[in-house]
Amino acid sequence: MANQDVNSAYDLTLEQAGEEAGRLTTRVVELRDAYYERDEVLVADEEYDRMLHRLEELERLFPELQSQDSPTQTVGGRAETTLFDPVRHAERMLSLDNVFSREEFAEWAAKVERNAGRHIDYLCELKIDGLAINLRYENGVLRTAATRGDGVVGEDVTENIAFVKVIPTTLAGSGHPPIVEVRGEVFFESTIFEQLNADQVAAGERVFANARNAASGSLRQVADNKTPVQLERMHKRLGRLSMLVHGIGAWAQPRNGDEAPVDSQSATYGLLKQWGLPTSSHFRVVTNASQAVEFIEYYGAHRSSVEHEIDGIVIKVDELELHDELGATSRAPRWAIAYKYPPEQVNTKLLDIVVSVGRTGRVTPFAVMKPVRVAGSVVRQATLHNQDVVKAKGVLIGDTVVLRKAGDVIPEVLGPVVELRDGTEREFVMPSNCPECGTLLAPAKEGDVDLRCPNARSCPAQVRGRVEHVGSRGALDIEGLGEVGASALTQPDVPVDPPLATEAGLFSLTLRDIFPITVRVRDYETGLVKLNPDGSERTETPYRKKRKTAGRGADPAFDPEASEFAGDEWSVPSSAAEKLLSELELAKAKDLWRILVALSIRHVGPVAARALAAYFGSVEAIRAATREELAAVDGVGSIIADALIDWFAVDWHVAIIDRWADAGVQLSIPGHAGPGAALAAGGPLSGVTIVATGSLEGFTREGALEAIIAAGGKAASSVSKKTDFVAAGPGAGSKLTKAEELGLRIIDAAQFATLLEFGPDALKE
DNA sequence: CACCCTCGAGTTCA
DNA sequence: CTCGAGGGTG
Repeated sequence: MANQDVNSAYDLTLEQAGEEAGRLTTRVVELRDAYYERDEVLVADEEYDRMLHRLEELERLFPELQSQDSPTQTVGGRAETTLFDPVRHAERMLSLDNVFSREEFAEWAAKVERNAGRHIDYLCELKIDGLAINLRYENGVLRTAATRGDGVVGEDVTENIAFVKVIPTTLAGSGHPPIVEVRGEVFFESTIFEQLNADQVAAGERVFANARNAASGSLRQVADNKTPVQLERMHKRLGRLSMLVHGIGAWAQPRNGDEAPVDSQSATYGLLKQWGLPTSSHFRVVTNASQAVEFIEYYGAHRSSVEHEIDGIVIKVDELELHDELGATSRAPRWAIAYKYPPEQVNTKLLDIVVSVGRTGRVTPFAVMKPVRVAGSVVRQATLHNQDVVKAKGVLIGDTVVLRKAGDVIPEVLGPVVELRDGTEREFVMPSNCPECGTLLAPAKEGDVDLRCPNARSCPAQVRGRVEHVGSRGALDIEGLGEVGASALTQPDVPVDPPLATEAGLFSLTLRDIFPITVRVRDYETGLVKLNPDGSERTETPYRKKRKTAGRGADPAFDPEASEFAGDEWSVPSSAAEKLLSELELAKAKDLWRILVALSIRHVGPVAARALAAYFGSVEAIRAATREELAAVDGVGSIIADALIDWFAVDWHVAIIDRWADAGVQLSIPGHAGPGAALAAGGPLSGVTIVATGSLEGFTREGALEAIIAAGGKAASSVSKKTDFVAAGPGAGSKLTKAEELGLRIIDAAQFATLLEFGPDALKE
């Protein structure tokens, strides 16, 4: 990897180099000890490697800096002070060269094929993110198990390996060579790893950062100084480790002897399997490089469906004869390559910490980073929650930070890389005033960590947020009123008449109001307004689509004033504006609970709103209710009751309702007999709680929930022991896992449909 | 006083 | 989808 600052090494004086090497040594040792002894990951792997390479570089240029105990002379662990005996591998345990793209892989394959001079079959397999182990069997009996170490000498972990259930202590069958060394990877399966961490929590012990560290940590435990209870736990943990073998390191007899037992890598696996060793089922022999790429892409997309962590794909030349012909470099064989998937943890620059204001006025700091690819997508922002979290993470603006995707989705800043600071970093200071409207920020109540902007009525960010919320799926589900629409309609300089100063005017909008709206085009990355070539600001008219030539040849500029949108030739072309208006029109007649959600009343989400709507039947009835009457509703307590009373006491809130009513929004359930009217009881699912997860054939996500409620059941959002059924389809995730743990009744889409129609009795065996 | 649950927020992708 | 915070319920 070309690294600019490596060049500068040539200009260093010995003294400077010595200083830098000293700093790096301290830090690398610190990180290494943290990693190997406490299984803590403080920096991304790339960063650690970078530091180590730099140190090597310095030592090469200034040999006097080299010392016996430099981290460059040992690979991980504490080579001198280790509690495990050193073991010399019969044949060097090489590592693999890496490629990071299809192009690099194609180059590698082309080179190998050129050198081989004949057709090549490749064996593709998963690269397990675990711990490389060498098993030595003598006369079919496991003699030693050792870590890779520096490739030549590893650590003897035979005692611990003996507890790993999947590793045979004697090989099955007969006719094995007197001495054979088998290489493989030791790891925890993902589900086991999760259980393990849960157990750690239960036992009040530290959790492992990832499955590889857990495996490494488990194998490196020592029995000394342990109580019998601890010892039992240790053995139990070792027993849950998995191993998959992927090759033979050394035979007692030369492979080119009279009876070569196998002639291909894939046949080797068959042999290993016969011997009773665990081999992976996820491998394939392909006849050309492009099929290997298909394998790479397949597992890139299905990475999470494999039972263990993988960090790439290993592609090997299948024919063993060719292994000898192609040979190896000092580090790695030429007949195999590792295709590395994009790392889940990367470093990037923290450019700034800025705050955003949500629809409730809550002020949230988030990290603005130099865009990087993490786990398959480009990330430029990550939330930092609040100022306490910023402080706890210890990040400064300008820091290089470690970034990952929590749960493979949500970007999360782990912390700073302290040694890359150059002194120009500065601390984040929480602003005292709202970044959008300048109002002094204050906690909602004494002792709250979160600050809020109290200017709910006219803070642009809050108005924008609320308008967007009205259109959101959980509320009135208005197409065309998303983030872009909401900000276009509410930007202060929009010539909407009357201006959409709050959500009150939303349903009174006319074509005339929104057609002329122009918004400035901002650069997604910088947030700056883009400019036209002539220096003017670039604008867009989101509610006017390019007018197609209608009827006549010419396409005169559209002029709403002149045309009145009516004449045949001037009839308004299908536009985003029309779409929005028709969607707004539709929304006016949607269920009352949706209207309630759309009002952004604290603590009133879909569940509370449904309960309130069903009980009271109209906004007016809710407004007229006393605190006690409100709290009498199932699912509504004193806090929500207070929130409602407080909300209706604000005159501009009431104005929203009035204006919506004027515009034709339906604020009551037609035919509802009034507060407390007997609820439509019964239904096949009354008293039944169901959680729907994954994609259920024949239902949309929303549709499934609606159907449960329509049948009189309760649609819960999370799985608990009170859940009666979990309807799970393909793609179900943690909820299904939890349901299995709790031993709940899990049903498929067909059973779900039966349940909806006939109730739980229909599913009884 | 425990759970158990809902709310709210951020983020990204098909 | 996931997490933390905080409300509701038994």
